[in-house]
Amino acid sequence: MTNDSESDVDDTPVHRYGAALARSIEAKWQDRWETDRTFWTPNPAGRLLDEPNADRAALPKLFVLDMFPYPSGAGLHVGHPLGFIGTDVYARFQRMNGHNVLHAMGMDAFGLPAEQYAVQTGTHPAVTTEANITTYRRQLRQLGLGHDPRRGVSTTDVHYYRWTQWIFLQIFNAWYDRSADRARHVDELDAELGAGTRLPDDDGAPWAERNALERRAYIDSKRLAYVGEAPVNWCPGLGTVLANEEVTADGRSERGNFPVYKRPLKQWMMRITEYADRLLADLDDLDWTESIKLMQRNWIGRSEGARVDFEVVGHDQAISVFTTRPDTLFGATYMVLAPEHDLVDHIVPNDWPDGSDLVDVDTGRLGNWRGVFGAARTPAEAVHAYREFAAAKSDLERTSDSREKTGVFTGAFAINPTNGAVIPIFIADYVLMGYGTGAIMAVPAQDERDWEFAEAFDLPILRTVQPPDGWDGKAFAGDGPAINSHNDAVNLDGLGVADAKRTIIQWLETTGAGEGTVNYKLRDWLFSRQRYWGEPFPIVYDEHGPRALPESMLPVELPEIADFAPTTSDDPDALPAPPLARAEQWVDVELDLGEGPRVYRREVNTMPQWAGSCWYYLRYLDPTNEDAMVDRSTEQYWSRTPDGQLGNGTVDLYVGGVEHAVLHLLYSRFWHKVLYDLGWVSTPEPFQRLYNQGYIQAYAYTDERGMYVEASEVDERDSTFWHDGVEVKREYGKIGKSLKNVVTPDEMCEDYGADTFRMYEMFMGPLDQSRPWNTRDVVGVHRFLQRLWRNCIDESTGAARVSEASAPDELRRALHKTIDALRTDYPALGFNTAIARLFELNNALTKHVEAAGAAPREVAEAMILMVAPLAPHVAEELWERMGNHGSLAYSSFPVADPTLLIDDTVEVPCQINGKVRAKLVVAADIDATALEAAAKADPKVAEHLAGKTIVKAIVVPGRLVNFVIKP
RNA sequence: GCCCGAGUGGUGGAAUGGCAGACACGGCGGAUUCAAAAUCCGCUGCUCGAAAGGGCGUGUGGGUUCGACUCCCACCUCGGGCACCA
Repeated sequence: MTNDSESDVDDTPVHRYGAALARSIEAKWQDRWETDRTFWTPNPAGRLLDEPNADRAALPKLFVLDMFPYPSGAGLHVGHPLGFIGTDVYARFQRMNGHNVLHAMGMDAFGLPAEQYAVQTGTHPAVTTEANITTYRRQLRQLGLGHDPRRGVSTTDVHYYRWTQWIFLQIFNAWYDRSADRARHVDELDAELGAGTRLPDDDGAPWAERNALERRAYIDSKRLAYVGEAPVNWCPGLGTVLANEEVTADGRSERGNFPVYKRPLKQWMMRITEYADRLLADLDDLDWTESIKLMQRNWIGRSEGARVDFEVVGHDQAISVFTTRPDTLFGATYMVLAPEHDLVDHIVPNDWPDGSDLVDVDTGRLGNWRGVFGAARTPAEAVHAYREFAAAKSDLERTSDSREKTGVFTGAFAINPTNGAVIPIFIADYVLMGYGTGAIMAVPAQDERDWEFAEAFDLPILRTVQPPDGWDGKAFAGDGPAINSHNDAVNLDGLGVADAKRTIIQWLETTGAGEGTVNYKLRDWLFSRQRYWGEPFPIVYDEHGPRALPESMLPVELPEIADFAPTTSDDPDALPAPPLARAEQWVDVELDLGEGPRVYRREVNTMPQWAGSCWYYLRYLDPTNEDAMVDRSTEQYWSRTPDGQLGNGTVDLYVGGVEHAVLHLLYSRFWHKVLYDLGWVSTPEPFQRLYNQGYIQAYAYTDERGMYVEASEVDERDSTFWHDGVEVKREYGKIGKSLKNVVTPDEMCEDYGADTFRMYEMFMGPLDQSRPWNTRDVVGVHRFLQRLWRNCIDESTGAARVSEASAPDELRRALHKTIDALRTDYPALGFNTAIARLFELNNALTKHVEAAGAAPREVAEAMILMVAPLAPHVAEELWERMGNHGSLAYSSFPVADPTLLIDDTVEVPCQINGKVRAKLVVAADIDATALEAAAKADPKVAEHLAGKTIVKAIVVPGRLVNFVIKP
């Protein structure tokens, strides 16, 4: 439809607040903030102590942080900036509330997509990354976020990753002193070993008798960053190995959904397990949601129990198991090792045992034990066949195979230390090598899995906990008195589970058959990736192993190479091939590491994307420091609480998505604790208050073929949806190209302005909840800003229209109640209700302006200051037009007059039997007696009470009256 | 399977023991307009009633209480996390 009539008259007032005016105001103030350095946040000393805000360093600090974004090629959609706007509103409020607020935004710019794009197009990842960062910065700038532009570091910047490498060196050069329960420099370990004040704990020769290589191997084995050969998650589809945290429950890569295989490979590991206890315990002092704490607790997976050693018949090596139920030890009727357990090959006998003295040959039990694999002539063959069977199963099959128990008898036997019972040893894939010792004692009577296995293999079941009456007969894992659990030295019978555990652990420790222990699910962090676009390790190899480069040789810059692609494959047996290995000129390097110039080979793996994001918040504090990761006194300033004490966590408020619950947040806490132990930072935790913003999703529409149609072209008619004359079905999902439902901040800024967009995102609902985007609703907040503008500005002249007359009492009271509400809502991030309060006040102000012709200055100015955190551009403009000079960014937030918060009269509901029948207007300070009398005097109430008996009268002054009556 | 979280009008949501549905969208009616709306005003939970007024109502069923969206128990549905973790 075109409208080409020449006679069209646009009678919209010239100075009405619409999209065009909003855009011009926003551009003006964004430029002004930039040239005036409005959001340059001063450090107390040293670098970044600049005018114009230098004196603010004397104020209490507040460190507000967003999880920094990965700048993807697609740019931002409306879902991305939700948290960024939230922190900006909070930061702007706190600036007006007397804090020196640090708020900045960097870029987490290493990562796979740029590398994959590079592979497809031949563009260098650095070029792609820079272009994407430019787009992101432009998109973020137009939102009017009050970031300090000097602090927005990029992880790909060599001035940044030089310090990522430096931190790696700190970790590499540290070991965990369990007696002191903290990390220390390995030089101290070396010194103590040399002085004999500490003894090596590896059963090797005395320290003095070891040669230099042996000593080096020992020290290397203690480092917090080490090269380990362990079964790792190898993802040939991505051409790289992955951390446990990056693999989904069904055995696929979180990114790309490729199959992942366990393969023993030599890789860099970080000894995060040494911090398991502290990572767990220190959660208690953090202001995080319980659900995130719970996810971390579950991931760390601490469980208390015991290690028990079982002698193997005919061998001198014992099998150690971990159990959380040592109280059931008497009921252990067989053992199971993980198929890949080291001891399996040692204990497997040459031939199947002669079963005559061990089992009842008539029942054929030994045959059952052998299972389907036992047809093999020898145990070794059976074990081999089973291992092949188990290894061929992917993790997905292993979990989806309805958990049917499979396994094979090894032909070997162990001895139950409590009663000397000779029990068979199996291998089965329901025992995992990666947890505990990779071996279990099986107690079918009290463990469901063991019960299932025992049934399948016809193994004996001995109850050692009395199940309750009426128990249906399967494994009983609950509490109850111990039975069948005594020998000459210890008697558990009759004890409850907890007491029985305590007693048996004591016995185990006395006899040396075991000890109480704690076990964790958490594994060491696999830290190397076979990728190009990541931080190179500051490591070279000599013929004996890894050597750290000295700090003076940092940074180790990424070399230029022709082909960035990781070598990907469908073949699970393909080997990792790091792209950096192709940089032959770079790999072999002549260095003097103290023994004269020699040729070394560089580490060709790179660090995972998590490395750069582990510590970026620290670099925000001192981004230009070339001498240190962060200056100590600067770090301490930003770590102090308002009362001057060093805080528990450096960042006061951290906002980001819940998807980082165990990945980034665990790794980052770990690095921070290492840096804390080594004296580089002064708080034990990085993030004091964590807030998880929800997600914005959007409707998507499919036609009759199930194809997505462009969501912006769909019309709604009476709850049905139409695209191009065809009815379509509405769905709901992630914003993205594939669902054809992308809405960008750029469109919103174009159509309504950034202030409207910001405010709409904050008004949609509580910040921590997910909700659907609905462009139709945006107009509501736009109208609000338009009315606010009209209340302050003459739409025909553009001049301010305020009166110096004082506001009427009712309006003034409404103002102060709003101030009071906002001072509660803003710190609590309750922006949706804050906005509702502002709407109400503005509606009241509008009524007044309609009647009186102008807004009283006291109301208008307070209103502008209160709106400023949410809609800063229009607030600045109004503030200026009202005759104020300079930015309002640091103006004081209005303070409510407490005397105006209390009304003279209040409306009190009066209920009869819990139903509201009347509303009484009474003096606010009326007492109960008078209130009850007033209620009875109300004609409506009197009518209901007439002829009835009042059984009870509940009178709550100022709240309500309730009469309980009967006929 | 286990562990968390959430279910309120047509829609987003408000109210954390005391008037359910603030605020906003949409809808309806009116003003303005040749016509419009990113303008202004009014109404808008469902239901019975001409009205006055009444009844019902926060996933379902029970309970505690003078009073429950709110607290307790059981269940249903949806979302998230973990998943043979000994």
